[in-house]
Amino acid sequence: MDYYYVNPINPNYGAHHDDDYSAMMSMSDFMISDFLMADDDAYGYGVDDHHHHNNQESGSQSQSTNGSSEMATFSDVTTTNNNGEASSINNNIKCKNGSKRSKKEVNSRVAFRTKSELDVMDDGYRWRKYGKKAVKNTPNLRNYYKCSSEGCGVKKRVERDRDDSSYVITTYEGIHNHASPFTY
DNA sequence: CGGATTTGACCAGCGC
DNA sequence: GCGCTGGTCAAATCCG
Repeated sequence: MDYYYVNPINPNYGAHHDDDYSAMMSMSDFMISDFLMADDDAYGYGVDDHHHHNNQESGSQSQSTNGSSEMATFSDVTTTNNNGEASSINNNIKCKNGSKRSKKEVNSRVAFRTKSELDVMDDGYRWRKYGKKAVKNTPNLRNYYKCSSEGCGVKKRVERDRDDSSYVITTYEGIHNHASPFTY
């Protein structure tokens, strides 16, 4: 699977509700689902990957996850500009299609790492929380959401970065089989 | 009242 | 096989 670490949204778009979506427009313009085209297997992240994030100073972090193969080629874009404009997202999203796809069939997963004070960010879809869990080696707990649209099994989980709690890692899994419930 | 959230229980995969 | 861990279920609860 691939991880795209992006830093798309500006952290203070969270004020909206109902109206003024203009703020998040920037994000929904490029539709998350656009990133969800990568396939390749799952796993490789969650499982107690002790020293991942070797160091995340600026720039790209090439997650050298332990055992797992040669994946982990996400081109993190947009390092750390707090008020990161979506504009910075652009390019370098490369899909490294894997050679092997293991057990779980087509799960595409995409992880966004975002600097935000909000735990949940509104990405235009309706999510229903179905669980939360404290993961090992992490002070923060992980939240599990499922797309509330019927027949759409897309899941996502949200957790804060281990050692920089100002970041939120949102991992999407699956592809929506429907459009965003909101009309832009 | 209806849908979303909460929260502990339950389940499956993996390592030992 | 056992226990740990991450992921999911579901009944109770919350909240509009």
